[in-house]
Amino acid sequence: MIEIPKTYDPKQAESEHYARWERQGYFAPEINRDPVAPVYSIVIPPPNVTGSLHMGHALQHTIMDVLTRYKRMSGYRTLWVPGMDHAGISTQIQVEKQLRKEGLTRHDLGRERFNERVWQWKEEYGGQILKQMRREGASVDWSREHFTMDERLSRAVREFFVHMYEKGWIYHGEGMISWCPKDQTALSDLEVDKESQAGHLYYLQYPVKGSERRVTVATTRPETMLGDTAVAVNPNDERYADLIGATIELPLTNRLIPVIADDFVDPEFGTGAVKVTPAHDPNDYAMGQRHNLPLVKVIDSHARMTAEAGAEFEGLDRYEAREKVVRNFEALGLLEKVVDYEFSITKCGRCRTVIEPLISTEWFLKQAEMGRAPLELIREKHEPRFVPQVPYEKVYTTWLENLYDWTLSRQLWWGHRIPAWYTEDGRTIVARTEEEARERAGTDNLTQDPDVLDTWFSAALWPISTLGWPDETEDFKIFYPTSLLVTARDIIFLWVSRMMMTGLEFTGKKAFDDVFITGTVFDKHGQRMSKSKGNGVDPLEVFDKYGVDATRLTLASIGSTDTRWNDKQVESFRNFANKIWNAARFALMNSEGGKVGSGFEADRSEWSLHDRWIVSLLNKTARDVEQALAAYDFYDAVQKLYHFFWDDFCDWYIELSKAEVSAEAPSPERDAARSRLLTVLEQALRLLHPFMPYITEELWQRLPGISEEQLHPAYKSAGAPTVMLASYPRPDESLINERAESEMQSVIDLISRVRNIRSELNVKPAERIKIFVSAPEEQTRKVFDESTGQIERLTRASAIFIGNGLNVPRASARQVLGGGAEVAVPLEGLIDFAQELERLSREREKLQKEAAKLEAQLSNPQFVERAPEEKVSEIRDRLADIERRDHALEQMMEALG
RNA sequence: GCCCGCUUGGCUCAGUGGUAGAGCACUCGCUUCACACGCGAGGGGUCAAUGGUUCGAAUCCAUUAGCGGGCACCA
Repeated sequence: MIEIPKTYDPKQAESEHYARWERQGYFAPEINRDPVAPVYSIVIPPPNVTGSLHMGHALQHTIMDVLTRYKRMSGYRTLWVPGMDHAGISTQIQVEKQLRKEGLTRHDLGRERFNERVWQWKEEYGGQILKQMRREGASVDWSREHFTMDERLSRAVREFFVHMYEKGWIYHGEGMISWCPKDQTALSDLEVDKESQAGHLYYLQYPVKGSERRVTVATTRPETMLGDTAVAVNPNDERYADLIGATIELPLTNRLIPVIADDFVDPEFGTGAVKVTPAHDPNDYAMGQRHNLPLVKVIDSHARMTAEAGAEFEGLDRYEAREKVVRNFEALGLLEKVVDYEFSITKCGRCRTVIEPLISTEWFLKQAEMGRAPLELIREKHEPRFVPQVPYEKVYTTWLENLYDWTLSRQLWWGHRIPAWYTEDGRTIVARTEEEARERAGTDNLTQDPDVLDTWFSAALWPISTLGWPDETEDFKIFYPTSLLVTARDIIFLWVSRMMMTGLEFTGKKAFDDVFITGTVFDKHGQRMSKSKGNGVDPLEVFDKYGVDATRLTLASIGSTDTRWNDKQVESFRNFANKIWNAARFALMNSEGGKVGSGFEADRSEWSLHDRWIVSLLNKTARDVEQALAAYDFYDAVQKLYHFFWDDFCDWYIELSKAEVSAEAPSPERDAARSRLLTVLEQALRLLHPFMPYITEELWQRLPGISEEQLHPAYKSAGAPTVMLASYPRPDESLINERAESEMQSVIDLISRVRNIRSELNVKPAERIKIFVSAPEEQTRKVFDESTGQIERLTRASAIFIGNGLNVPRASARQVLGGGAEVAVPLEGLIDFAQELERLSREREKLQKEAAKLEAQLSNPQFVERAPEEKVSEIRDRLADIERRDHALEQMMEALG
């Protein structure tokens, strides 16, 4: 007898199997020996090298791993590519922090040594998350791990840049950018966040030259008035019509600025007159270009006032300057009023510092050009397919319809250096290598652009670069386009859309067929989990507490739904794992003489009812799971597996098979029953494996009779048998048996009704009862007859009498079954008649309520006329059945009372 | 301001035109020889509100309320 512990210990299984799978190369697509196998590939959203695992990752990884394992077991040549992102700013800041502890700054080291230091940091501390992924059970191919700063991927980045430059879609020029005064770098619009903030709106009066008149403008940033180069009004605004073309004497400066007319100005807002600061506001910049206004830069890259702001202000912080400007206006009697005002403020997505819009010379990419192909594809073919389609397809499409230039350059040291060199005579050479640049420049005297590229620039290439692009590698040919991308919704613009752009630009093919957007996991109060709030739930702690498999089931169930995290859910899946463990424990304790795979060889007609029944349900479950996974409905897949295993297999099949399986004496029948139990269990473990890799492997290995036989043909001779290479059970329609299901159901109903009587009437558990069953249909009687042993055991009955219209002792508790059958349990003075009468009358009340509903429906001529006939007759049948039951109950009450 | 989504039992969530579901929690009974992380039996919801379409609405449409998301504006 094989004995295993009573309680499943996840840690033990988790510590063993992953290392073996990895060592044996099971994660690599090469394990598949089928030359014509279909291909399934996913690239992981590369986590930051600085990152550690959070619930969002765990959710994404679970989804990807479930599908990868499912496809692998289904015989696909499966590749899941892991890797990391160099995460420019984050990483640089992390290393600078470390340097600061040594009393150093990056400038003390210089660029080259600093970068060496970052690499060193990466080797020592980076990639925490990759170790954590192993714990998750993620079946990624570690032999294909990539890092965005690797030489090969860097080459791809340069290729991308040069290609786009030559095409004219990347340019170097002056533009309005978002500048972070703390991180000292330009940012793209996607790397800044808007936050609403309570502040003030200042109404400033500007004197009009040659008149007593003043124009009042409103601003939230008074300090920028020092850089004003115009006042704008709406051309149709009658209030200001006569002022257009007039000259303003800009206070606190001795500059004269014009009043201009521009449609941008909303006459309804503020005073209808707008101060224009082209150097420090994106809208004003655009207006400045339209009207050829000069740029007066009054704020520098440290958010301090420049010399151009005037001697009085030079060197002041922007907020000090703001106060001073306001004080000065007040002193001059030009401050009209200050009102409380809530407006939004733009902050650095990383450090939360308030962004300063600045004019700067940077590298830009014309995203509108690059976005055309993906826009056409989504509009015309709805590709890639977003799941859920609503709302993401639309969000993505709208984004592509409104593209603007992407600021590529970052004033950082860690990242891909921009492949542009400048000659002394001011030429710009963009080349793949410095040698090439020298050759083209005709001189060795070149200076490379000091800036690096936005981290998302290399990320945009991830699916093609990790597979080998720009080289025509085997991997690229086989695995591109990828099958699926799984990610969170907040990087649809930042990342997803850009991978589609590069994929289509360089290969003419979309980067992935489908995009699955996961839900967001909130804390129990509905708050987003975040480091700063400290409300995050650490997946590793959950793993420790409940096991990886239970956590994975929880996460898979979450899928694309926004959900508040709930430990109880994980706990219930932990219990499920324990249930699986104990079902297997039972099978193993009773496995002598039986073995997997030999259970159902006999003629099907010899299988007992519960065998035909469970095999039918097993195949339906395989079918349902297949369909659910095809639809990315992970919740449904988990539900189907959970209820099949627990309700059908454990609660009924194991109980029903006990008589044969745990018989004392060995016999061919016992061996066969044991084999059938083992076989169903083995198939169930395979079905569960993509979701619960550890416990399934742990148990599967122990089943008697496991061999290469169970492996998918593509993995025969792959090595030691492992459930992860077994073939995923496919539904066999010929084994789906509706008749067996309905017959078994009638037995289950009978047992449940009797148990209900026992429970409701407080019949002591030890008390043996007699059961009288009356069934008008011969087939039903036959089914009950063949199951008497089961029925007796599961209802703790001493005897069962089956007939048609049996004479039942007067003092009996009775229940009505389907098909006009009845069950009666003689009470023999065991219980209180009044109690039974009450129970029956409650039962009748329920039935009558339902009957009234159905009758009303049938007495509505509209319904009878217009509803489909099958619906009407269905209602009639149901009503008839209820009436039969009600009648039977009435008789029972008469008999008692 | 524009667009989108959500609102189902105490909690977390399924269900998208024809008998309201699950897990947890709750009640009752069980040391039944796989499992108390269990077994058996139960209770509990006018599906946010209003109006409409329909023979029939949790499900479709409209309006309202509350919550959430995206985009724009924010001088």
